Amino acid sequence: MNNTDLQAQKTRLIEKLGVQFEKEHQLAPVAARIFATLIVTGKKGITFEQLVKDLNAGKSTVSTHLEHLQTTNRIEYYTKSGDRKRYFIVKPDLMENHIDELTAKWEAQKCIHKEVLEYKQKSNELNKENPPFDMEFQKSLLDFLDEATAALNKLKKNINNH
Amino acid sequence: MNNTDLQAQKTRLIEKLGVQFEKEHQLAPVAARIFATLIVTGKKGITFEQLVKDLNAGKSTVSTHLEHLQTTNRIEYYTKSGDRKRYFIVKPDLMENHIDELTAKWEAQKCIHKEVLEYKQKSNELNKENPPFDMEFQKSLLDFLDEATAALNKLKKNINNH
DNA sequence: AATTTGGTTCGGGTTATTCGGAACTAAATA
DNA sequence: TATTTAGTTCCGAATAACCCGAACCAAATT
Repeated sequence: MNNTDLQAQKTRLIEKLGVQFEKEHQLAPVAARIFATLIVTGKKGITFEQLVKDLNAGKSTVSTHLEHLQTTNRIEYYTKSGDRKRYFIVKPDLMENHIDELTAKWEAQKCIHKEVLEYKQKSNELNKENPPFDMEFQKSLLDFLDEATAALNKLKKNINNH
Repeated sequence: MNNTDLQAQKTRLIEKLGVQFEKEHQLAPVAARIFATLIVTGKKGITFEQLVKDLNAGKSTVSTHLEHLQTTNRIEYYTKSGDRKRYFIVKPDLMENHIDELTAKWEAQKCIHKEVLEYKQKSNELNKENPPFDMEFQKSLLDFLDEATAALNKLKKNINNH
């Protein structure tokens, strides 16, 4: 195992992570590769121009996607004094943000499936002659989401105490 | 609250669920609306032609998306004897499938972040002169995914025992 | 003051998605 | 046998997403 192998593995990992991020976070291919690169690169960060070179992408492309990744709270940058370049890194609180987003998403789901439940109940009351709606799906989904968010909150507390 | 209101609420719910499904399951707009319709319609199901009418969509569009939703294991249909129409419903085991997919996704994530960890460790060993990689992110992510999958498995057992 | 550095903004070309019409098919019905 | 029903398949058109080059800009350097 030498440095060439290591470099190859890095490229492979970025690609693999990239594919995952495209779907998971709905990112454009290059945006996902940028994010993946920051993940693998770690705290020392990586510059704009290095990203352009590494990913064989246009400056405008990288610029746009870096902007987007920042506004969506996934990355940030620091600078070194006497060095105009920006060093991009994943946000230190990325994990917490990620968990928060997950719970938020689940809360939203709970909310709308509660509405579905209400709709079905009202519908059953209003049209007693029709065969009644089944509500098992909504109920078990709501149960699941309740417990899942609870479990997630517990995990979050554990992480914060570290 | 009369039947017109109820109908309006149904349409609203389908639209709201649809938007959610587009992102959550990466479905085309009409595909997401179809799936949403099946969710609100419940066990009695809904026919092909009714979907075409309700969603103001082309037959080919609905046909293609129904096909896709079936092959991705989200919906199925039943028939009534003496009635050629298919009645489409969400798969009864949709919840379980959903949980399984979630755990599978998380397992895949664990897998790749383990690789990232390996990469960083090897890199540190091989290039001792360089500043070492930080691995907190990968480690806490792996911890999180471990606990999250464990929590999910517990939930799944609970659901199965119902 | 001119040039280099480190980007950003804009417009357009390419590719991929999405949808629907038209023609088709297989089964049931008249 | 002809027609209707319940769809499917095969394009093409419209739209959207994605990326890039070229031009631009502001700050630092020469």
